[in-house]
Amino acid sequence: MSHPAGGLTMPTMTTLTTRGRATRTRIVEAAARLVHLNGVAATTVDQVLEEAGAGKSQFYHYFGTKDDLVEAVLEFQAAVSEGEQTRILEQHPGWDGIRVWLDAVVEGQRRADYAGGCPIGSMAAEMADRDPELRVRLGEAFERKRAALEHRLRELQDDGELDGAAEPEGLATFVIATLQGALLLTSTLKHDHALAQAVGETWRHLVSFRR
Amino acid sequence: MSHPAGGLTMPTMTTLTTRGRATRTRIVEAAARLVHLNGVAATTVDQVLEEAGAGKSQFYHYFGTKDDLVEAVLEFQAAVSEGEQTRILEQHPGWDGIRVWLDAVVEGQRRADYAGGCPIGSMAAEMADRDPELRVRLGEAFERKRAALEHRLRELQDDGELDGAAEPEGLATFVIATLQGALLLTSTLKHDHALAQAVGETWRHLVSFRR
DNA sequence: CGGTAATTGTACCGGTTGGTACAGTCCGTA
DNA sequence: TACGGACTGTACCAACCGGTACAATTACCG
Repeated sequence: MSHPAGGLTMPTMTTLTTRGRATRTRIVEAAARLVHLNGVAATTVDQVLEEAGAGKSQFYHYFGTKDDLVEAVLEFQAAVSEGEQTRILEQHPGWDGIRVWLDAVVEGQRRADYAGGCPIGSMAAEMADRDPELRVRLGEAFERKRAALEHRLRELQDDGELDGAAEPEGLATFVIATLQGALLLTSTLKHDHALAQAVGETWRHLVSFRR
Repeated sequence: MSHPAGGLTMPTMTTLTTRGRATRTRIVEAAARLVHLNGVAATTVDQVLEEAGAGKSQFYHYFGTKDDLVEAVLEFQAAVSEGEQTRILEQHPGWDGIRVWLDAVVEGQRRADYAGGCPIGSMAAEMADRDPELRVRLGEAFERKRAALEHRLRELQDDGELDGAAEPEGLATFVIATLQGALLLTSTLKHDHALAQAVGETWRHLVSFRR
């Protein structure tokens, strides 16, 4: 009984030393890179281990199965993505925060050479119908990003900068959806024409409610 | 040398009998179903063969490799998707065609129990960064659907029903992107709330240019 | 220092998967 | 009715992949 059953990601119950946590993090980050680039199924545990400079035993010491790793990767990517969104929205109040955030998404994709699309979106496309537990987590990740945007829209509405007839919830969903689709198109077409056009129209729609 | 190299999908050079074509079609359709539901990597050749009621030898008689099958599946799904879009746009002239088409997409997803998302979109998400040749085909499939929509928008513009300031190309890209993203969100969240909201806002944006 | 637990290295295994070999059968045609 | 090529059935294989066994080694703590 080397792996006690029942834990979520596994040895959160056993004390994690500094070195241990570092190794675990290295594995998750390496996996995140590979999964983003190649997808879940096409990323093998051995690839991750080589990229992370770790051995098999380390891996199964920190994770119960490959699925657990995938879940950790999702949590990692969600944290990164939400962190960036939150940072930008805090740094830029009002309408400006939304504009800067949209531009950052476009610019980020350009810097990544249009590879992989949205880390969360690509995982969702591949795994939503395959792993029910992960599907829920993916939904929550989307929802948190959507909610952050909705929150900003409500602030704008409260301040009288967004038309009262506008629906922050629906608008936020709409923006997230458009972004996901535009990211997919761009990573398929390998140029940012589609992304720029879609984001442009999205912004146009949003500001049509500006007061 | 059982499989002459150089051909695209393979025995288009060799004469295809009625029975042969039927078998090939059965394989492609079975694969299309499985790939849509489970993705490319998670669909095995053996699964396809069992679903199609065919043997290994049939498969490698009609396809060189699994990749060739995937390409055939894409072509099949693209034909289905474009066929439906064309049919609807022809049956419903003017703005109505766009509205009916959008509704059909939403309704189609509902009937499919929010499984798989867009057949082309899910393949794009999984394969765009993995198979360069397929990536090009996927891009072309997107482009054809986008172009059909752009065409309708230009007609509307020529007829004075769409504002001259509107940009049909960008609007069409925007609609395709939003649809793709909304389909992804919906198949992740397993209810059509997001899809309905996103499509609703998209329609609202479109008709804001109606004259 | 000594022991206990966290951590790591290495070798291995069983199942799955894409692909092949090859013998045989169907079927249009002359 | 003979023949060639399209078509199909069965058995097999090498590679890969997720996961395991187990021994060795570090490092914290009393």
